[in-house]
Amino acid sequence: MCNPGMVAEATKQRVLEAIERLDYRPNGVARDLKRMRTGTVGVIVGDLANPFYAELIKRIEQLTTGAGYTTIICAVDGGATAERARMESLLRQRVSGVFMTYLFGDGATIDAARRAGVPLVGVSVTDERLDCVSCNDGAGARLAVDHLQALGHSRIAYVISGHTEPSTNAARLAGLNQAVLDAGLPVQRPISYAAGTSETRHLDQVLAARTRPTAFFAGNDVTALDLIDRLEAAGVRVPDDASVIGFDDIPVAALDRVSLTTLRQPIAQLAEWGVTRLSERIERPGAPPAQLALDPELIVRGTTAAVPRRRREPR
Amino acid sequence: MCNPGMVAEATKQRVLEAIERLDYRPNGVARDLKRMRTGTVGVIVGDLANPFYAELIKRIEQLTTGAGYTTIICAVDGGATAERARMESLLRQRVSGVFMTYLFGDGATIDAARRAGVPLVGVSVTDERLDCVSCNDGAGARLAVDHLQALGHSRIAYVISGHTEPSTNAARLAGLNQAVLDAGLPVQRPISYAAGTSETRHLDQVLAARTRPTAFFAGNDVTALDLIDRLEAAGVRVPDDASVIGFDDIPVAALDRVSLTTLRQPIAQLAEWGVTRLSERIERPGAPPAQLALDPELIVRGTTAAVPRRRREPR
DNA sequence: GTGAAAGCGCTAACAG
DNA sequence: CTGTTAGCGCTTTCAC
Repeated sequence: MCNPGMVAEATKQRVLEAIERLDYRPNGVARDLKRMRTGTVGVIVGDLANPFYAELIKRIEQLTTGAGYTTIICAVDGGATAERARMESLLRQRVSGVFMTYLFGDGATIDAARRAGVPLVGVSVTDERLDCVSCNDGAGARLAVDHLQALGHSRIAYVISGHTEPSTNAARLAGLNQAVLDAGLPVQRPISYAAGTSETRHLDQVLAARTRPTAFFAGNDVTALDLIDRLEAAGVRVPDDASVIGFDDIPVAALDRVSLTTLRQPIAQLAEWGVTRLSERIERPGAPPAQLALDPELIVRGTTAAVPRRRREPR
Repeated sequence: MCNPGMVAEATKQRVLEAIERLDYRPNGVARDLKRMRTGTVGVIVGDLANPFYAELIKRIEQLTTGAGYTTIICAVDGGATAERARMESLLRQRVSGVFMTYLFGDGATIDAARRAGVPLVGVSVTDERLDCVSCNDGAGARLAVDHLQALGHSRIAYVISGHTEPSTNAARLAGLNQAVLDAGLPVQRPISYAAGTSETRHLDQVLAARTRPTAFFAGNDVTALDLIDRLEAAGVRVPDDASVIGFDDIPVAALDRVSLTTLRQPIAQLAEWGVTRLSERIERPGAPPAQLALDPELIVRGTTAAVPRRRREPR
């Protein structure tokens, strides 16, 4: 009335004072209900204790927070049932979108979200049905095989331990087989055992074989580190008697005492692309899913070396 | 009517079928608004990339999920301003409670939550104003000093690098000083440097001193691991020339190649007590805050050893 | 016992 | 341009 386009200064002060005095805070729940959309996104993660995922989640949280979203974390190491249940609860909370960093084969979870019209973005996973950014596992395997072959290795085995994201695991195993084949080397049987247990029968059998692998390509760094411990406990020195190469480049890999040769994932870009893409999909949904694969970088450290003479492949 | 206390079977089926067909899902936002409380709790964390916190958050998330809550993660490595802002957003979302695993000195954040009537539980932090579970840092320091003294060490310095939770850092430093004093040993100047940088001037100065410390008590395992790398890069072998002891017992500490002597935190109990306490406080608020300190366990591995002869303290 | 109605706190549309 | 109002989807109370 007196000031066009604004309230009287005194009134403004009185309102502000009342806000202060009553400790008023807008109710986000009411706001979300009215607007029929929330500023909340979910993140489904397999194992937060794996430093690669911890770092990835950290970055995703940072970026989504920066974009004004609130982040709900859901750990699903319980399996497919847990995954489905957690998605259901996210959907009931009317999240605006979900990041999937872990995918079970079963598509029920993905379908549920799609039917609900909630955009999904896979980060570090691969699936045709959703937008995904991941590392080019095939390219990583090729780098690894080239490096190992140059060092004289010919028997390179894939190793996986316990809970690893299935689509990633499959892609890395397939990538290694392909790379080994392309290099003209013999494909080895993959080795798998449960991490955190003392069950190593399979590994022991492999090591006892006369023509055992001289190099191991682990499904990820956590597995590689565990493998090295078991190898050395079994009297196989790394890299003198066998080479080991990991995947991810988690921070401990760079420690002098660990010095793990590995494939570095472009984790910052993974998170960035994922968050950008989810924001886009939230703003205008319905575009066909797109996949993006980022190349890893080979970081040569101290767990790979030339094949020991006595084990060099006989011609 | 026909079935007392229940609807006709046919009707039930029709309803269920309609739910299925329409893909109906109860709206949690509307529910929360009506009930004037949410099933959501916040977790404030400093650095998710520190494996100790990753594991702690993982456990907290597991337990709160099991108790039927939804977990919002807030990372605050940005500092006190970020902490305050994230708490504000949690409060606007009307969370039922908040776990604090990182506390800045400034009490503004705590005050805001208290005025809003939102229960706070500190996990792995210590503050008089809220319910807290943490590790008994003083007891840990004593175990460390006893162990080191038995190995002949007399100059034991505290080392901290970068972003460590302030209240924990303070408690461990104070604990070490007290334990050193009680053991009749000379108190050393604490060493601090920024992790992740190559800035080691302070550390280099310390190492150059004629009566340099023979043992280092690191504020946490991440710091200890970083310190060992720097020490060995400077030509100081661990444990031959200097002993290092960490705090937390993160998984990598147990690797044979790392073999870090450290104080293991009872991480499962920390999470359990925290979640139990927050549930209690949510159900009946207003009880006076209580503190609980759990004893750590000394895990002797390979980074501590007897003082080298030539450096043994002259009598 | 079942069914209708009020209202949580906000936003957006609309009337004045 | 300002002020009022309807209504988001649920729960809970109250009348039948």
